[in-house]
Amino acid sequence: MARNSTRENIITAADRLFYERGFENSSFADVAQLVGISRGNFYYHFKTKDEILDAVIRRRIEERARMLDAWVDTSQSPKESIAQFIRILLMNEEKIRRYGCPVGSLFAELAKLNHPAEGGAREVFNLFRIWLRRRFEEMGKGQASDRLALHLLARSQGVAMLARAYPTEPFLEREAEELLAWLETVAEG
Amino acid sequence: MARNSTRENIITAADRLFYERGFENSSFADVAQLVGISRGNFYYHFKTKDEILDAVIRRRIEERARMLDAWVDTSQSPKESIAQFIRILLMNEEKIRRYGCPVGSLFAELAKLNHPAEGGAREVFNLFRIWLRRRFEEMGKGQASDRLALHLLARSQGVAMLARAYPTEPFLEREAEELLAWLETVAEG
DNA sequence: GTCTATAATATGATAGAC
DNA sequence: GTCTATCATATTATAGAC
Repeated sequence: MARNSTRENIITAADRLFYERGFENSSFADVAQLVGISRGNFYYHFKTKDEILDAVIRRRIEERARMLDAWVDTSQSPKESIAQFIRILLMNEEKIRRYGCPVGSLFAELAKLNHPAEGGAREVFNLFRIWLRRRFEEMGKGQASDRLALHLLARSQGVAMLARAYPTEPFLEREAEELLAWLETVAEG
Repeated sequence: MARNSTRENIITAADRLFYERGFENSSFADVAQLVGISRGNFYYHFKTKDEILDAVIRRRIEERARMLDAWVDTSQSPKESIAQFIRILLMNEEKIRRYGCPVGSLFAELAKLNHPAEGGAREVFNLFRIWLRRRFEEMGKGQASDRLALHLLARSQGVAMLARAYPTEPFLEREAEELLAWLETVAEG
């Protein structure tokens, strides 16, 4: 992976632009310019714009799956793994303030466009949902695990949205702390 | 207001389409067709597409300001007013599941487009923020009022996002109940 | 594999008749 | 106030040379 082939470079550039400017608002010309190739060369690697979108979504899923695996490997407990999830809000703070959550913003855009790839974007949510559910199950939360997973996902999405609306205020850090405190009460209860 | 003039009809149609399909994805042709006028007639009422967007945002702010005033008038307590705010998730459940929150989705789109009207879209958030802050102040929450207002706004946004991602699941009702329970604990604490 | 045209279409916007 | 052209531009996509 991360081969320096033109195809991989296209996916990397598209991934970035789709996040920073949105999918519809990113043209082939924009991506081609960022990669440093001509628009025509584009179509040798991808027949349609939707194919690039699919490739971007697949890569995002793969990257996040690896990240989630690593969190499980490096954490001492499921609670610590979930805390890692909450802390990505802080790790990506600057980007979230500027562009929101990449998962939520792409899904929201594709859903509004009624785009065929909406399902693929939802899969990224699913990845986190299922991973979080497993961690809560390991914490002994049983039937409540899925509810807790969705709750935490929703809280994170809301924090990202408001952090973008009020990027200069210390809102994101405060809410991340509240989420970590919430995690403690869940662990105790 | 709600005059049946062509101008008002255009704003109404644009408001709906911007919500259901997004701003960029709604063309003049789409709006004109919904209103039942020609594309050319359009430019007699609005010189640019951005002017329509501004008019839509202004109307949304006015409508919501009236709604918030009405909630204060019909509620017995500030807590009851805030509960009304939470219940709009349930009142608009079907639309939220299909199109998300109109406030959040328009703001997110304009922010990603780096559109000049992003500030106007943020004003809708501000309207709710300030209103909620006042209610919490009336509940005696003092300096914590703004933090509580932003927290509730973020929670609502997150619920709307996940409700759109999982529209067939009973997620929204459950989270609305949790928010009402949260409001009780805030009132007691 | 990469390039330079070029086609085909959609869209925001304008001009002018009625 | 509303209409029918029409323009100008951007964008996805294709054809074919190198």
